[in-house]
Amino acid sequence: MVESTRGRIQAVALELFTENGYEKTSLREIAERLGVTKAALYYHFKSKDEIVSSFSEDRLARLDEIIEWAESQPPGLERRQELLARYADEFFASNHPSVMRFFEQNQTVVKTMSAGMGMRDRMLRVASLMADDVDDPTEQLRAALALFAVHGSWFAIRQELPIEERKRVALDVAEDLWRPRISP
Amino acid sequence: MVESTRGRIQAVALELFTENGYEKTSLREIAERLGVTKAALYYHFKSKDEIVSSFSEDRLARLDEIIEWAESQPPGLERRQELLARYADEFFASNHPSVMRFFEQNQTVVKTMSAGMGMRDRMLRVASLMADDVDDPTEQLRAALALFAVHGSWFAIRQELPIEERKRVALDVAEDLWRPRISP
DNA sequence: ACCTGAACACCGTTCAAGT
DNA sequence: ACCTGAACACCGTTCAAGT
Repeated sequence: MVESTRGRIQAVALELFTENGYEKTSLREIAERLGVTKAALYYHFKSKDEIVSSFSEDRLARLDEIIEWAESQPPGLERRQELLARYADEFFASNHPSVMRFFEQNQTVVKTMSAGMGMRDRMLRVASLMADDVDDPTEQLRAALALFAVHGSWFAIRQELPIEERKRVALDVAEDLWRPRISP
Repeated sequence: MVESTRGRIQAVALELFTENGYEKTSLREIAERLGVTKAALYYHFKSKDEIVSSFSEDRLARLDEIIEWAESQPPGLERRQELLARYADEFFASNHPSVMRFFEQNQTVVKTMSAGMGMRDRMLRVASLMADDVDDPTEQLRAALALFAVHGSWFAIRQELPIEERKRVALDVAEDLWRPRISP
């Protein structure tokens, strides 16, 4: 099975960027791992940024699909649940939350890079949909927490746990955020 | 009121590091803002890292105080509430969540820098105390979410809101995480 | 089409030297 | 004690040149 140089660059870059950080990873490092020169990378990509954009594209597209679907549904508990479930599926897709974890790790980059801003826009849109587009501060924060439950289930649980279980825990905790409480 | 060069370096660095990212901010930039040369910074600090350590120290010390206090208390709802309240006070201290926001923004740096690892350790300890040192995955995630409610109240609420109100919303939402629910 | 070698301006860091 | 100027190796990026 032969993989294109372009594909191999993307894979190695994603791994190193996520593990050691975007800025701390040099193109020399990536090139060396692939047995080519730094300059070779510039044949396949216009810039270091563009490597990130390239492996972010399909994830962004998938998020767009999820958002479009949610917008076509009537607001309410059911939409919130299904939206979060789809988001979690996407987050844990391909057995490792690779691209999503890259953005989580490289918050700084999100601010300046175009792909980062694209991801940020989507996250805010999902959060807003989770809050049923309501402006109440409490509901906005609750929506953000529900989203964060998915991300947090990846690193906030200390013991080894299969992905399916992590997803289950995340969705359970998130669902609780909207369940009515016994008044004090 | 004359401020020491050392202090001015710290202030400018904190601002730029938080706003534009640690890696994207060059020492030349900092030096220029202060009207000195790059090399002058090395008279006051051993390295770029050390600037971060220097302005992190008192925050870390304050977190240690909070952690020590919590460890002296019996576990339970009351401890969790008071612990989070103190954490929120610390987070919003000095009118701008400056140092805490730096660490939030520079996740990548947290992994490699010593000050970052110090902050990470404290956060995990607080999260663990919030979960009453219980190992149940659901409780661990809930504890992380409660902590995140404080951080999230800073950026997840779209409208302008005074700090006191943000804190209130954060603590309310966090408290809800442990309130018993009406069974389905 | 795919890649190299050499050059560019810029980065963090060091150090001898100045006051 | 406090700071400068010049140098170091390394970075992302460009480009003419090779196959």
